[in-house]
Amino acid sequence: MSVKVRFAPSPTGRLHVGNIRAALVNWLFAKQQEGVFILRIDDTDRDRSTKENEDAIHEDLKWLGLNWDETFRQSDRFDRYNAVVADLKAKGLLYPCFETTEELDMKRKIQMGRGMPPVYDRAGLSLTNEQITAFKAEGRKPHWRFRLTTPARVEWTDLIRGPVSIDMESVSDPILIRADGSFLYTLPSVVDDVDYKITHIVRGEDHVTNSAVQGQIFEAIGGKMPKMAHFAMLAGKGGEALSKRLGSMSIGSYRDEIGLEPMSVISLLGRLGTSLPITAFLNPQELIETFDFSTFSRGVAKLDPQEIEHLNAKILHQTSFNDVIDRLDGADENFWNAVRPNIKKLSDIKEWARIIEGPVTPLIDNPEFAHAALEALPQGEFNASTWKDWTNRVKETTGIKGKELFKPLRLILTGQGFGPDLGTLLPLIGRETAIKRLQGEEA
RNA sequence: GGUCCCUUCGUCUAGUGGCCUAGGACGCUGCCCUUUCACGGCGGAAACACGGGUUCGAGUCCCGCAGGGAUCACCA
Repeated sequence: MSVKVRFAPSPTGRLHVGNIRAALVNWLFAKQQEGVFILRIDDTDRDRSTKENEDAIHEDLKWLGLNWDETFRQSDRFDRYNAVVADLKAKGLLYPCFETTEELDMKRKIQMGRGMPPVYDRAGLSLTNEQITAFKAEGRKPHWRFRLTTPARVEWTDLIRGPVSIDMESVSDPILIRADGSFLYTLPSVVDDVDYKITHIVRGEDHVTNSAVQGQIFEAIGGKMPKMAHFAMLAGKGGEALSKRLGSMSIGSYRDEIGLEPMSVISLLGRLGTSLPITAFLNPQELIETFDFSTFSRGVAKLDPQEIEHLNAKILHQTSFNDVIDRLDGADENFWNAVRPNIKKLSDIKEWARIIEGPVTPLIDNPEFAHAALEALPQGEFNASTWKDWTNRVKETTGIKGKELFKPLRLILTGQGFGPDLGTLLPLIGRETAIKRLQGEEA
C-alpha cells in the first residue's frame, strides 16, 4: 500500500521552524516512499484563520520546494463533519456539557490543588433532563464532549518512540464541538484522516496524548488508526522552548529579512535531531534517500540559528552561476565566481558589486608604497594575469613581499582587509578606477 | 501536581555488557594551498549529569537523585 501523509497547518499565523520541520519530515517520507503528500488547511477556527495566512503558507512551502500532491480546507467539509457528529450522537458517544470556561478552570484548579490530575469529571454525563432545560432557560448553549471508552490504556508502536502506552484515566473526554457549534480540530482531523486514507500520521510529540484520544475516535467512526510517528520538539540554543524567540520567527523572515537560501533551512531541519550528519545540501535528493524514522532521537534537540547561516554560506560557495543567474541582477559569471567564496548571504554580493564599481575610499597607510605601486602598474587592459605581473613588479621595485605586499594593496583597492581573490577582482575593478584609488581618490 | 519522554564532546549524535585508551558531523583550532584574508584540502583539542547497586567486567542493565522537555484549552 502506498504511503499517504499530510501536513496540516492552521492558517492562524505564519509558518515557523517548528511547522516547517513537520512539513519537511512528512514530505521527505512521502518522497522517499513515492507516496502522496497532502496539504490540509486546518481552518476550523473561523475567527483566527485568514486567507492571508493561507496564502503565506502556500508561498512559504513553495519557496522551500515542499510541493504538495493534494490540498483541501477543513472549512469546506463541515457537512461531512456534521454527518459524523449526528452518527456519534446517535451512538451515544457525544454528550452535552454546560460548564463555562471559568467553571472548568475552577474545577481544574481544585483538582490540581488536591494533587489530582485535572481530568474532566464527566458531570455532563449525569445531567438530568430538568437540569438541562434549566441551563437552556438560562441561555446556556452546550458544548459537546466525546465519551472516551473504558479501556484503561491506549497503545501503539510509534515509528519514532517505540511502544507507547497512554493511561486514559489521565485524559479528559475531549470537547469536539464548541458552544457556538463550531468544531475543534480533534474530530475533523480524524474524519479527514479516515476519508483521505492517511497511512501515517507524522507530527510533533506534543500530539501524543491527542493521538491516544483520536485513536478512540478512529474506532468510533469505523476507521483505523494510521501508523504513528511523533518526533521530539525543537528547543532554542539555550534549551528554551522554541516557541518564543526563534519559533516566533516566521520562515518568511528567513527568506525576506535575512535572505537565506531555502536549502539551508531544509538541510538543517532535515537532519537536526537525527543521527545523520548535518550537511549543506544543494538539493533535497540525498535527504530523501537517507530519510529514516529510526534515526530520529527521542530527546529534544537544540537549534542554533547560526547553524543555518553557516549552512547557507556553504551552500552559496558551491552554487554554480547557472543556478543563481536569475537572482544576480545581470551580473556576469566572472563576478559570481570571484565573489562567491566570500559571501554568507546572497545579498552580500551587493556590497562586493559596490566595491568593484565604487565609490570606495582607499585606505592608504603608506603613500610612498601606493605611489610605487601605481608606477609599477602594467600598461593596457587588465586581464587575468595583470595582478600577478603587477605584484611581481611592485615586489621588485620596493622589495616588499608576502602579506606586507598584499594587505596594503587590498586596502587601497577595495577599502577592505579581506575579500575575493584580487587576481580575479582586479580586472573587474578596471584600470581607470584602480588608478584613482592608488592615487588616494574615492572612486 | 498527575501522566509520558529525554540526559554521551560547545551543538546534532553513534554506541543494545568486553570490539570504547568512546566513533562521526557542525562549530572551534592548527597546518597546507594561495608570493595576502576568504574559499578549499589535511590534522588537533573536546563528552559518558550525579550517587548507589548487579557483574569477572557498565556509556551500555537495575534503583535513586538531579536537570530538561511534552501534555493535562470551548488552540491546533
